[in-house]
This record gives sequence, structure tokens and C-alpha cells, in this order.
Amino acid sequence: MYRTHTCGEMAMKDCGKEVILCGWIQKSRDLGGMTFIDLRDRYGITQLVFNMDTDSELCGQARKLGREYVVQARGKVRERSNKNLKIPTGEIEIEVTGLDVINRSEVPPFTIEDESDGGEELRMKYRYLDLRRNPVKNNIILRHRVAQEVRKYMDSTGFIEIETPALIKSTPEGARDFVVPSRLQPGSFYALPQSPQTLKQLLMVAGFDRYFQLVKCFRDEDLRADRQPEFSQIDCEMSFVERDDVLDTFEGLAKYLFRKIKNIEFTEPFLKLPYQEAMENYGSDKPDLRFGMKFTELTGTVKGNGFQVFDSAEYIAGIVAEGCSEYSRKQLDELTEFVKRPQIGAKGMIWLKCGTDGSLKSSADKFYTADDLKKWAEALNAKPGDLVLILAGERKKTQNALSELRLEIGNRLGSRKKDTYVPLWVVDFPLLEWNEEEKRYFAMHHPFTSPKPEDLHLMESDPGKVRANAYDLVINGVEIGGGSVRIHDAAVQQLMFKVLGFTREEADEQFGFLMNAFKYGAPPHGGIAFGFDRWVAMFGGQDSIRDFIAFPKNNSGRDVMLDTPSKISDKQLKELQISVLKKDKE
RNA sequence: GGUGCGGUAGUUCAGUUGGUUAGAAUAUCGGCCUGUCACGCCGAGGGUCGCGGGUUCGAGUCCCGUCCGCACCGCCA
Repeated sequence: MYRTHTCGEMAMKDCGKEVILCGWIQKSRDLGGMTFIDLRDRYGITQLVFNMDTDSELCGQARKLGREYVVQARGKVRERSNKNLKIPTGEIEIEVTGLDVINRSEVPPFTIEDESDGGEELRMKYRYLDLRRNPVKNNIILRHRVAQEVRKYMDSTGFIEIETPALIKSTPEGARDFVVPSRLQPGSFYALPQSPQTLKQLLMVAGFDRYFQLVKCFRDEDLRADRQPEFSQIDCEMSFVERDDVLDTFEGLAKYLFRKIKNIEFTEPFLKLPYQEAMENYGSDKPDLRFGMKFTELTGTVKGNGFQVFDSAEYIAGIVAEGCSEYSRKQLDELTEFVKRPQIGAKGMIWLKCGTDGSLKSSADKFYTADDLKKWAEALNAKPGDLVLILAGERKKTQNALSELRLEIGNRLGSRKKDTYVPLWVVDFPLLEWNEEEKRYFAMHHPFTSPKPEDLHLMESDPGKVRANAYDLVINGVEIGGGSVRIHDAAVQQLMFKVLGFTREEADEQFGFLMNAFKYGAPPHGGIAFGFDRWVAMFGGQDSIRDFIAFPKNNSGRDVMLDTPSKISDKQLKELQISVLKKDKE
């Protein structure tokens, strides 16, 4: 028998027991006459004690153990004379009577501690060592717990988990596909799913009216802290439902998870915020509602005083930073630099300080009278002590820049607290998005998203105005999930393809399998997919999803531990009848 | 594709205006130490300053190129 107990479970109640433990050497403290060793496994740390007086040979053996050696220790549990109340097992220790080194370890390249000295790159290269550390280990355990709770909730509400294939068909719409060459049909390729979208719709046609799946998805696009080329979705679809049936069901899931994982109760229904309002009030389709600071549009209020910045602007809006009227020149310059960064792209920033003494002072003083400024403050509902920040320019860009500024001010004011969660549904997204490069409309969500029935008449006359039966779940400014009610009517689907500029042949070629299926009795259906990694990371209080994935890719899509992507042999290439283009070196 | 920051001991970092032998902490190794738990004390070893080129009497430091990492923009239906 290797072990009778784990390193995390023993307490005072176990005193006197003879136990066998296995684990890794976390740390040894050699005091000369006695040696203490912290033995670690997944469950915790237990202190082993060796004494020169009791057994000098064994104690000498213990002194030689290196970090991360795997050992088996036999001995008796006893109460410590000096207790360490900082760790769960700190009241007891093991008086060791027998010790075996099961495996030696080289000195690890970084310290296996909560606050490791290892940098990110090194930890990724030795991820199996990184995973021994509590912060990462606990993230992986949290991920498991969330997955189990998702399955419990979905099962209890009648959903069936069905696996869909990973080798499917490439479609040019949407993200870039990862492709897999076929050996049996050289020159042809599978694609890995960006999501099982069409397959789950086929499952609805098949009559599985409540489907879900925790599923790997693949998108060959550039990475971010919250974006990996392979990631996991909680993918869901339901039949015979309208939008609010879907929202209710998955608001239930969200509330259930918050209750089980974070012990947070949401008693009120989540806010349903139309896309249009989200953009007007927060300049974002995923607003962080942990704080207010809504936009006030000033386009009509401030134009016509000869101030070129405003007079030439399509859109002018401001936000109120409460209690910031004492911001220094330097702080204001910082904010101006912030919005002028190329990633944000504002040309500048106008401010208005509403002094606690009632005075008004603006960076555009020259062009406006005190009465004008008073009007601004009134329009913005700014109070003495507040600071107003105004951006002007082209509508979309300015909204986006002001949205970033709003978040920055939120950070500075400490309004974005990690332990506060404000979920909401953003609804009524536009169905279509104009693409300037290709001079055509693209589906904002995907081509199977149904238009709102009341907007259907605009499909051909004014497609940009059509709202979709689509929705996102947004929590604290993060898009956690999104979905839609789908088109189940062949005529509407044909119309959609037409607006997207697909010929009938192209539509058949790419989505014929789905269109065919819809000929055989498609139920009305809709669904949603949640970014599982993001949701877990949010529960774990972090922005990056990387440490919630056991073996993630780095910034450029590499797995530095496996050292891949990598070359394949000429034999493999030949078998697939693939040749690799030689890069011309200029 | 683009922007910003970074690459110096096993590791995390400092390194002034270009100037003699490139430092600290930590880890490692050795010695001392009987209640430690960030143990303590003493000592030792450890460097292709990412790589290539250039300027200079002299480059970790300045210039050019390149590779790698992180964050972001584009992109991600």
C-alpha cells in the first residue's frame, strides 16, 4: 500500500494513528538536531518531523531530501508543541519512523510556491510543475466544479448532453477555420468547429428539444489574454421556445452557478438592455454596470460657438467623474494621453471642472461663457466637486473612446470591484453589419439568426435597421455568452442569404445540409453558447483565462511545453499529397 | 498586419553620461544550529548581458536588423 491518508486531511482527531503518506518535498527546515519537512500533495501539506536523538540515521536521510523528491513516509500522528494556525493541518505533525525515496527530482527551474519566482514563459514551459502550485491547481479544480454544476443544472432541467463531431465542414463566414487534411481524399479538408452551431440546429430537427454540450471549439484568429485558439463552450439549444424562454432558462443557470460557486443570490431578474441603449449610454455592447457614469450626448448643446473641435464633430458626449474636480493638470494630461493612444484613437479631450465653490472651469473656456458652461453642467447633471470629460468626433469611434475612458475612470475610482457582479442581457442586436471592404452586409451573429418579426419588412429596403432576435449575457463588462432565436422558416432563410449576397448555389454549397434538413419539419428553436473558460476565470476573479486551462497556448498560439506547432515529416506530407510553399527570402 | 513594454546568474530584477573586476534578492551547494513553518547564522559556486551587424580607443548601455515573450488595436459570424 502506498498511502493510508492524504497530506490535507489529518487533524487533532487523528493523533496517535499510524499513517503512511506520499507526496512531494515542498520544503525542509534543518535545525541541526531536528529536521522538519513539508510534504505536499493535491490535498495539502503535512509536516514530517525527524529528530537526531530519536533516530540519527533516519534524520540524516531526511536532511538529504531535495525539493520535489517524491517520498513515502510512515509514522505516527501527534499534536505539535508549536502549532501553526495558518495551515489546516498546522495542529499536527508526523513523527516519522520510516522513509523511502520513491523518485528523485532535479532542482525545479522555479519555486513551487503560491508566489512563484518563475515568469510566465518559464511556467508555461514547465506547466506540469506550475500546476503543482496552489493558485493554478485551485483554478483547475474550480473549473471542474463549475463543469459539474453546469451538468447538474442542465440535466435537472431536462437537457441532454450530446457530442458532435470535431471533424466537420469549413465555412467561409465567421472566424478563420483550423483545417485538417484528409488522407483518404487527398486535396480535401475537414475543418474543426468554430462552434457546433449547425449541428445543434440539426439536433433540434431530430427532435432532441433540449440539448447541451461542454465542447471544445477552435478559431484560427489572433490571441488575447481572454482568447485561446481552442476554448470551451457551454453550447445549448432548445425547441419550441421564444426569446424569453431561452433567457429565463439560462438566467436560471447563471443564478444557479452564482449560488453554488460564489454563494451569491440574485433575486431580481437580470436587466434586459437593448443594444441601441447600451451604445448610447455606455458606448459598448458589453457595458460594465458595476458603476453608472452614463454618457450624456451634447451634440446639440455645445455646437455653434466657433470651437472647431465641437463644430466639426458628428457626435459629442461627456461623462461625469464624481468628486474629481480637484484633478491636477498632470492627471488630466494622463487621461488625455490615455484617450489619444493609437488603440483608442481620440484626438483630444475637453474637461470641465465643477468646483466645490460652484466655479466652472473648462479647457474650452475661450469659446464659451460661464452661462454656456453652466448649461453643460446642467445637461450632464454634474454637481459641485465633479469633473466632466468630453470627447468629440466621428460617432462610432468617439463612443468607443468614451467607453474606454469610462472604464478607466471606473478603475481610478475603484468602482470595478472584483467581488461585485452585475449581470445583464444585452438584447435586440442589429441583424446585419455593413462591411466597407467587401461592400456587403455580414451577419452580426451568424446567418441563422432570426430577425425580429416587426423588422422583417425592412430586410430588403433598409437591412442595416433590422434588429435580430439575438442576445448576449454580459457580466462586469465581459461577454460571457451569446445566442439567438434561429430562423426555422425556409423563406426567411432564403431572404437572409439573399441580403448577405449569397447566390442560391453558394448557399446550397455551404449550408445545403441544413437547408435540406429544414425541409423535413424544423421546429422553432433558439439557443445560446457560453464561453466556459471566461466564466470560470470570472468566478476565479481574473481577466486572463490562461491559468484556468491546464495546458494553454501562448500569445502567438504556441504550446511552448510541447513545442508545437511543428514541422511534419516529408512522408506525412506525401501521404496527404501536400507540399509546403518555400518562403522567398528577399 | 500594427502599437507599446520587455529579454542581464537556475529564477526575479537593478545596472547612472558609453569607462576598470556586471550587482542584489532568491534558489543551489558546503558548514553551524533541537520546535521550525518566509527558520536563523557563516561561507562558496554560478553570467554567450536573446542573436547578428554597426559606431567607438572602449558597448549590458548608442544605432540598424532579427528572434522571442507579454499587453493591446486590427481580427474574433
